[in-house]
Formats: sequence, C-alpha cells, structure tokens
Amino acid sequence: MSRIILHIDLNTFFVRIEEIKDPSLVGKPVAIGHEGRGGIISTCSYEARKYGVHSGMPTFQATQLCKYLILKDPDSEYIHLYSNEFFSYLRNFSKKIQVLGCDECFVDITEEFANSKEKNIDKYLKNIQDGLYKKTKLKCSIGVAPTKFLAKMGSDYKKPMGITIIRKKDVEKLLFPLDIKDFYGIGKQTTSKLKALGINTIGELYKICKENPNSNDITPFIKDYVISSLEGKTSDKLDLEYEDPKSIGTTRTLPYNSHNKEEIRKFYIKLVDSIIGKLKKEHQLTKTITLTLKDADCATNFKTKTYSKSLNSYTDNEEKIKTAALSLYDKVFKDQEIRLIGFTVKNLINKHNAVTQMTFDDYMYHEKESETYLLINEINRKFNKEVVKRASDVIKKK
DNA sequence: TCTGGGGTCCTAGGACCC
DNA sequence: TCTGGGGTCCTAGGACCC
Repeated sequence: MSRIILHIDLNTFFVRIEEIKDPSLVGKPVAIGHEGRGGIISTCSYEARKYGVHSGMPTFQATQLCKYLILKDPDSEYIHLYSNEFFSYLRNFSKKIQVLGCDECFVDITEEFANSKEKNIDKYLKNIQDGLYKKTKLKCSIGVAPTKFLAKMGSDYKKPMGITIIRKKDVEKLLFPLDIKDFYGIGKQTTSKLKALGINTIGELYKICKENPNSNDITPFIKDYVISSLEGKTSDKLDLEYEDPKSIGTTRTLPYNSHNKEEIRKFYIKLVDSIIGKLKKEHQLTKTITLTLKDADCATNFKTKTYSKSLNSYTDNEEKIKTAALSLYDKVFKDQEIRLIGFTVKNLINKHNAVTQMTFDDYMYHEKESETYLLINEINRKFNKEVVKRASDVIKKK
C-alpha cells in the first residue's frame, strides 16, 4: 500500500517573521540578508521578487535592483522560536516527521489519515494549513504524494498557501509541462547542459532518459534519478532518528583579501579551534582534515581549492588535529592572495560506537597511542579472533 | 571597493595489496 | 619475468540543496 507523505514548506519564513514582528512590512519589498562584504540575500518577499531580487543574490546587487528594498538581518532568536512552534504544531497530526531544516519537513500521515473522521484529503490538509496560520501566523505550502520526491515537488507547485496532491497518475499532467530547472536535484549546471541539448521540460527529459538508455549525453546517475523519481520509485521512508554528521566544517570570508601568511594563519587557527569544539560536542572522532582556500582573483572566478590529509587514526585530540591542520596549511599556503579560508573534518565516526566502526588497524593505532576511552572487553570480543589469526600468520611466515 | 556558510553525495585517478 | 583484475583507501573536484 502506498504511503501518504506530506512535504510542508514555510513560505518566505524569515520574511514572514519580520512581518509578524512588524505588520506594517506586509506588502512591501523586504529581504533578509547581511549588508557589507560578501553579504547575500537568504530570502525575500514576493514584492521584492517582482524587482528581480532572489535568494543567493549578493546584497549590493539586490539594493541596486530595488531602490526601496527593506533589508533585515535574520533574527535567529525568533527563527528558533517559530521553528519550534511549527514542529510542535505538526506533532499533533503525526509523530513521523523528518526535519529538513528550520522551515521544512516531511510528515507521514498514512495511519493518522486512515483513522481520522475526516475522509476528504483536501479538507484534512486545509485544516492543517489553516490551523498553523491561526496558531502562529505562519504560511505554508503542502505537497502530498506517495514518495518524498513527489511530495517535495508538490509543495513547490503552488506558493504561498498551496496544497498540491501528486499521485503517480498525476505526474504527467502536473510535472511534465514544468521547466527542467524546477526538477528537485537538477541545478544550474545540469539545466544549462540539458538546455544545450534542446531539452526544456521535465516531460522531454523523461522521454529522452527513457528512450536512450545507452546515450552518453546524460550521465547514468541523472538518467536513473530522473526515471525513478518521476515513476514514484524513490523513497517513501522518513529518517526519523538523529543521524551522525558526515562532516563538520566552517568557512569564513576574510575582512579583506590578503596574502599575509601569518595574519591568515591566526585567522585559520580560530576556525580550527571552533571545529574541534564542535567535533567534541557531537561526540565524533575524525580521520580526515580538509583546508579550503578561495582565490581572491576574479579572473579565476574565485576558484576554491581543497587540500585534505588523512590522520593515522580516528581522533578528537586537540593537539593532534591542530598540528595536522597547521602542517597542512604551512605546506600548501604560498603567497597567493585569498578571499576565504575554511577548515573541515570528515571521515567521522561516533565516539560511542567507535569500536564497532573501527577496523583492526585503526584499533592498533589507538592501542599504541593509549587512548583509553575504548572499553577493553568490547575490543577483545571484537578483535580476539583477528589477533589470533594475524599472530599465527606472522609465526607461519617466520 | 563585486558572489555566504552549513552541509550531502557522486566521480575519478592513483596507490597499494592480494 | 610478465601481465592482470578486484577491492579499498586517499585525494581533489564538482554539483546540488537550504
């Protein structure tokens, strides 16, 4: 039986918060974003969009396009508050919620709808939408579908305050006429490549993928993604549990472009320290560190380069990570002028599950370096057989 | 005084081991 | 001595999303 998955998206969430705080802003061109070097628009009102302002646009450019643009900094306190209100409201309808950020989520209402007195799905959803508005003054769009992908496409279909149901049989009618840029997962780069091939709509894209399984114009990954997404074969399972991060990192644009190695080094150390702090807070160990540098030269289009280094063991040891981070910096930094610097740790494992996730060699490094947080009994259970086997191999060789 | 910052996932070549 | 394929790890880069 197919599931009933909702994708709920708060419409211009950050702007809406400003409007709630100050209702005189309603109907005016409002944008949220920092002013100054490197500032960009994170979201803006529909009135601002009429002037060509959109999210991701440099702030200075937005103010040029719209002379009377009202610019506000994101209010993190209110964002947090309203985001919590949003999710706690939705928990009245279902406990199965996959959070995707502060302003959107998937909700699985299959059982709840089946057991509800209201049998009309449109009315059921309208009730959720209106109830949210009454309680919080927040506006949302809802997509309903048997898979997460189709639900996501549904919530984008009509904004603000839209409700769009996409059954598998509706895909052709609702999605095929759309421009390929509206395909979730197909971005700017792929869109322009596909348009160069004469593919403009989602329907055309589907047809090409289906009819030319062996052509090399479109990568197998995209082809497969397009077909399975549109045929409703992608996931309908929500990720309800907290998942360990895959990487933790930060990047900062420098106050001004610089090629002063010492000055940038000091800046870099602060970033490294903050990431080590986060790593510990998340109870993770890392085995790979990455340094990011963004070129200040416009001619190279602010090219970003990354430099990675693997450590000889999983660790959250401050000294070890810092030493590696700085030696990587000293190795790769020449005297180039840079705009941005970043530090990321990846290849993470959860400290508490470390034993089950580690290989024998990983463990041997820990043993040598006597990092004692691992439970010896647990290690013995896991590695006993391997220790015996390796020892006997060594003896045989001798 | 001209393009952020947080992530995830995929690809691909080279090294190295079996 | 020559040749090769599979698997895995390391590193760099790119695309995408919010």
